[in-house]
Amino acid sequence: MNPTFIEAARRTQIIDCTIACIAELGYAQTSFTQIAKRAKISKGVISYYFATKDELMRAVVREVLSAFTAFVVSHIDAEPTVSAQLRAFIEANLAFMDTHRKPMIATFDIIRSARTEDGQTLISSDLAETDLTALAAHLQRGQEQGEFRAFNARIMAATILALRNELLVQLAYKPDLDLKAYAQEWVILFDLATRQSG
Amino acid sequence: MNPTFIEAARRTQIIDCTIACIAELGYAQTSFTQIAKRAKISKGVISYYFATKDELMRAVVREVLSAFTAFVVSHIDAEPTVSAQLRAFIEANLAFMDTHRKPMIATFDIIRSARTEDGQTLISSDLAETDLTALAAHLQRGQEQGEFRAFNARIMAATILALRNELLVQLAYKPDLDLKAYAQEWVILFDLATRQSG
DNA sequence: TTATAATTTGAACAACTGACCAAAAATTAG
DNA sequence: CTAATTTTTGGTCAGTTGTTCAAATTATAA
Repeated sequence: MNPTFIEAARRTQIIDCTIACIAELGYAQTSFTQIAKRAKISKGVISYYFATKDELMRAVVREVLSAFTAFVVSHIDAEPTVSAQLRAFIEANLAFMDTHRKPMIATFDIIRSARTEDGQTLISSDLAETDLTALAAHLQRGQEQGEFRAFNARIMAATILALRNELLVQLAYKPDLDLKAYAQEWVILFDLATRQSG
Repeated sequence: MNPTFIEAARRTQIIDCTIACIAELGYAQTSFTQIAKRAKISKGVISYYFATKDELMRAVVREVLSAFTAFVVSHIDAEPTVSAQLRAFIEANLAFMDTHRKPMIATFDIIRSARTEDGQTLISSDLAETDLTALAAHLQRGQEQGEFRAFNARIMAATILALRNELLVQLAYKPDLDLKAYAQEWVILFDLATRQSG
């Protein structure tokens, strides 16, 4: 059976309020009580549509990340050279973060903070590992094609992703951060840091 | 009156167990019950030596950060040129992190996660702001002396500190991270990214 | 309309938190 | 030794958490 109209509306409402809560209060301070108050519903409703808190958080991550990766991938695929793709990766990441601040802040806070009751991270770290491996492979291709100098591709990839992640953390408590300025600087920075000099 | 021998011993014991707990379970999962179990004492003892949980956390941060900054500053001051100081800053940061993994993981987790009951960060963000301003001023001096190219000094400083912070997050769940390899790559990376080309 | 199903409420639940405290125990001082 | 002080225990307290549930309400269908 397809989800009811009410069910679809409630699920998106709850997800939106969860995002707002996490972006403003942080994951640790975000409870069903807080979300319900914001959505002006009884907190029983949340449990009615999401079996557990973990499932709600997974739904948030799934929704935001699918749009995010689609955006970034489309921008990378439009570029011809590997160095242009690196530039596009940085710019696309920060552009999406700029226009989807709260969803991105919330999503990466969930990924970082949420734990199952046995202490494991709620969102599998395979996801980050996949991103890391893919970006490292990209960089390595640039090295083989002579566009990039000889660096440790895996560490360089981890460095780029780490910066992206940390920027989201700072964005949470520095709302007036100029992401466009960061994008400009980082594009130059990683061009200088990766390109083949001779 | 000076603190008793017992008091001094208990305080360091409790601080050490708190560090171990946070480094292994994360700040969110660290409770008085957990710390007390690890120290094999009643949890009332913790409250006896630390008025509040916040005070305990502040004590941890104070202890670790004083040693950390002393280490880094001494290494910077030993270098003659600004570019050598930048290199020393990166190397000293990662070297201390490498030899003091758990205390550093715990400290930065507290700084990032701990909140007072009104939602403010427990550790004043002035501290990070001071570091940021100081590093930016250093970089700017390098620009004025012609060692560095023209970049946004504040963003470059924030970038370096962000990388340092994010590495500590990753260290928490990737115990076999090769910090020496990161130090090598980052020294080269930021040399290429900052130096005056002509 | 009536009957059926979907939705919402608000209270209760067990588990946990940090803080608090009186009594017991251990240590130190005279 | 005794007396005073410090330290520790173990329990209680009020508060919060996610989850469950019967009852009330609302929507849907026949």
